[in-house]
Amino acid sequence: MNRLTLEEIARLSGVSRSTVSRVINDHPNVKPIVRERVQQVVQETGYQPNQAARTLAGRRSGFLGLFIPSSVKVIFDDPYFPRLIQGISKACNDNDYTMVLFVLHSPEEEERLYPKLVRTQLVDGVVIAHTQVGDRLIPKLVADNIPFVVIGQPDVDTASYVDTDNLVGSYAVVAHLVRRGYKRIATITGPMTTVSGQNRRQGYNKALHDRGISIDDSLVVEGDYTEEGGYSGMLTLLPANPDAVFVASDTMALGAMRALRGADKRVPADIAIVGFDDLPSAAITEPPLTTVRQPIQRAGIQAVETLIDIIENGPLPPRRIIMPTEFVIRETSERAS
Amino acid sequence: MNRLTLEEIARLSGVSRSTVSRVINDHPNVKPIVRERVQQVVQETGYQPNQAARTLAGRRSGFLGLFIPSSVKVIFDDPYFPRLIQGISKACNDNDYTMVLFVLHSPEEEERLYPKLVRTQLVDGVVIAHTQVGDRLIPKLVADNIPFVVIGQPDVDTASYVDTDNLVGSYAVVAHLVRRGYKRIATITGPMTTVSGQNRRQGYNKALHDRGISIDDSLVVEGDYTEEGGYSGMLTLLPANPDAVFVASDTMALGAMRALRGADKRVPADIAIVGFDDLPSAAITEPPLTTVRQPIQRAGIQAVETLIDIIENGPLPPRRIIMPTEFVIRETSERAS
DNA sequence: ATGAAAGCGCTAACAT
DNA sequence: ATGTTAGCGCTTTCAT
Repeated sequence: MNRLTLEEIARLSGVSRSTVSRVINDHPNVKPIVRERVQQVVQETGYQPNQAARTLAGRRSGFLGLFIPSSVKVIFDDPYFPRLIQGISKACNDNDYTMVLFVLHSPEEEERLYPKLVRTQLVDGVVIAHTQVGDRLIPKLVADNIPFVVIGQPDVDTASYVDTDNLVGSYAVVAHLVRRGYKRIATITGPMTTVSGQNRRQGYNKALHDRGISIDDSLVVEGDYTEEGGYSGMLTLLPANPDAVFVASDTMALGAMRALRGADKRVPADIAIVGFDDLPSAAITEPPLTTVRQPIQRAGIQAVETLIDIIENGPLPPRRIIMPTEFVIRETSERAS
Repeated sequence: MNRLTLEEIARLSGVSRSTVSRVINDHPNVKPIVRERVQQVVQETGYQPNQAARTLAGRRSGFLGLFIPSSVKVIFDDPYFPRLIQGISKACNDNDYTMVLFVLHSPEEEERLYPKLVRTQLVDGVVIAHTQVGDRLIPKLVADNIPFVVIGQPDVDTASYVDTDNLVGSYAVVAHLVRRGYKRIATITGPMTTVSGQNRRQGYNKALHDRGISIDDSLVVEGDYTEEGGYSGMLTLLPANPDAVFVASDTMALGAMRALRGADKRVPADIAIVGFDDLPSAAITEPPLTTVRQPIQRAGIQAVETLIDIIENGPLPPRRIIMPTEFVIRETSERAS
């Protein structure tokens, strides 16, 4: 184990502790020759400053928290999170921060761990993954004056966030379906307790509205972003006889397609399906799924960079970043016309 | 933000810093009445000890690292990691540790971040996710005297690890296929650079051998745990005319089934398929996939508990924990007989 | 059972 | 440009 201290390095390079500290922290006012000599010693010894001591003496810890509320559990079984985590970890690594992961498994745990997150002063800031509407977390963070960025638009408008362009993404889907001549375009929405669910629904509404098509309530059913939800949503929709369904997530689209197989409906001949997310599995469904790609990984990177900006330059004004989506046309939306 | 200190709490409760410290750390030798009074104050104020100061003064940091080597990237797109992380985070939360996540995106990054992990003394121990054969990481951890536990059996036998019972799991699959009367049982293995790949292959070999069936090399093809790998593996296998294939991961099984659809082979009528992992998607393939369930989440929990044991009681002897698997028979292995 | 006091290894203000 | 010094907030002997 490492037992080297600043003091030791100072002795070995024949300077004082402070000088070594300056070299390590890239402060000016060190003679180049001296700087080089110290760096030499650091190199040779493999010295690494003790993180706890730094944190205690300085102000920053070098830790960024990723906070995953318990309400997110639903989503945890799909590849969304690995990707988000990849983006976040990449950005942390590149910016010399270390990522602390708080996965909360229940509201009680959330309650219990929150003080640990905040009050022990162990993170410089935190990225919040997908809050529900009405989440009490964000106001708390504001009150505690912790720098934070939310992934996915929250329901408070003072918070900084990074979101994908759900509105435009879903609008494009429905516009395309209309253009392709589908007449009874249904949707299985995300949960209305999420802003993303609301926004994707709104894109659906707006696209129809802009084309003078009125919303038929029997063609709209609320889902929950799970495969099972997509399955039962499709079952609910079937009697209304849709000829196309915009499903607000790929995972649900998988469920919807399963329901369709059970009902002996062919995709896209009898009914078109479009998803949202572009999960890896979307490319390998039978037939391949038309969907909306969102740059999850880049959103993670963006969130970290934004957070660092806030940490270093203050929270005002709130940063609002919308990542563009990409409409990926495969086969489930393309019936022979 | 929190600016409460031990000193402050001491003042408020009319005792000394040391006494408060004792109360907080559950040390004996505090009069019950005093203890209660202090706890009262801590409650009311919402005081939380500063983590950095604790780490610096004491010996432990309360952080556990989860280290994900860059070689793991392949796996990161399937639901394996979310589950592992869920298990690990649960165990951390329950044992009052905080989880630090190191996701390495390249060997260079691995090299660069390793010292940060170890030398800054910021973690009390580390869980290593799935090393490749010949990984240099484990020897380094040993040399640096860092408590660690590996998920998945490593290729060094002095390390503590938690693994699923790959041998028994795959043995059960092949034994079942033989029992069901399949004659030309093939396998798409995992990468031979992983111990899990080797072990699953070995289970296949042993099951056939025990039944006096010799291995036909044209029925064995090496995969890489990706969907694409399963697809091309199946294509390679087809000319050898297997009537059943044990595919060493569900993700590859998905690819294999896709290849089969392309070749107009029916599952299981023409060819049986069995996977390994029991991912959520296994239950909703067409038809549902027979597979081997491994308790990933529990493995994560087990790993953390083992790590804590090592931290507190020393690394000797190496702990080796094998988690049982469960054979899940669905439809892809059950042709009408 | 409690308090006083000495660090833990670093940063940063201050002095030179 | 460099060194001296005073903490950061806690744990942990050592006294009492």
